[in-house]
Amino acid sequence: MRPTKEMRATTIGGLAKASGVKVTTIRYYESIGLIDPPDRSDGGQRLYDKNAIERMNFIRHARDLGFSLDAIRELIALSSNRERSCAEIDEIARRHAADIRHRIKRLKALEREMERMIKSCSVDKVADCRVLAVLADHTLCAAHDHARGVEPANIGVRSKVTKRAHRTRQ
Amino acid sequence: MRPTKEMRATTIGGLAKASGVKVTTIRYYESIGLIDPPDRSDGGQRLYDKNAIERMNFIRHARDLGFSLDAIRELIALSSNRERSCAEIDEIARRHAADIRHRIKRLKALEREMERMIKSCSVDKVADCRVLAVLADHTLCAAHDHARGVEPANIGVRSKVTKRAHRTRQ
DNA sequence: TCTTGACCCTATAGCTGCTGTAGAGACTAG
DNA sequence: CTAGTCTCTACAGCAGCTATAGGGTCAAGA
Repeated sequence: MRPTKEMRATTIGGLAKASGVKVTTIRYYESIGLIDPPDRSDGGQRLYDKNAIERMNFIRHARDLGFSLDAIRELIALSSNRERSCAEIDEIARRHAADIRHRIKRLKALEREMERMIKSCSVDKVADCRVLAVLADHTLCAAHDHARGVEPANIGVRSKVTKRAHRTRQ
Repeated sequence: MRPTKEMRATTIGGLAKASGVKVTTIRYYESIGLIDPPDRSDGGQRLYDKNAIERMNFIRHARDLGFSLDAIRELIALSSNRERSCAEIDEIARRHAADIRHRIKRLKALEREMERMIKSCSVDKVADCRVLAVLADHTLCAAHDHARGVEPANIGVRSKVTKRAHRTRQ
């Protein structure tokens, strides 16, 4: 009889299937310290228990909702202290929601501008192309406030804490 | 008397001010072949003319509107043939607009989900935090279709052409 | 003429969040 | 025993820049 721990353990492929996170991504998460290194089999393969699957589902879902890895790191750290107020967790979620709203606003401004640009184009010769004209001359824009348009997906929820020194693990 | 070319030339810093694109970014654009290498001064400093400033403004504006560098590369290539139909340019713009609309839809779904999650949180102890509960359990979501949430900013308008082999120049 | 200070140069490494590859070893069903 | 599937590590690459180190250039003022 083997110990219970190993009896209900799964390999990295099983965890990948159970969570919908790819094998390589799981290894990546371990390499940056987002998840703890699991036990290994005699042959050196990673073995995950039920807890690990739950945590990976948590991570997957948070990623689906657009949280950055740093934000998720914070959420995990905060969640480990179950007696603490959840105000901080709430705050992270609120910041993220605000960030999403902000990005929607920006994208809507872009959408209007693009529509305007495309409508005015009469599919003529390049020399008269309105699209190029608008791109070349910012003052032809209706709204002048779309500067620094689309932010990368990771702006907003940023941890000042852990950062990443994990990459070179001994 | 120096030739006209040099008389109206500006350094990279001047171009940066005139276009709103950072000095380092301009050098980066050159390194990937997005702009041509300019003439140099005797001391080896880059000297840009009026054309370069116009082109940089075009690039800046297209970036502000969320076009990828590859899309911009295409636009520049297409625009150089002034007698050609501008249908292809139009097509790039349309694809980009569609991409923007798609991203807005996705972000709105996220926004709804985040709002729901935040509203249900009563700022209690972490142990009872609804935010964590929702993150941990996907089935608590109202809409189950927000999977693979926020795409990176560069999906959609993609060039099959030039790609980048420019990085190792000469 | 010399000096100061603002600008400019190259080269390289880093950022996020992964993905892809190579070359090897582990495990399992027949 | 073998074939096939999985897993291992290590590293390079993707977009679109930014930051840093360690130097050189240039124009104005003393």
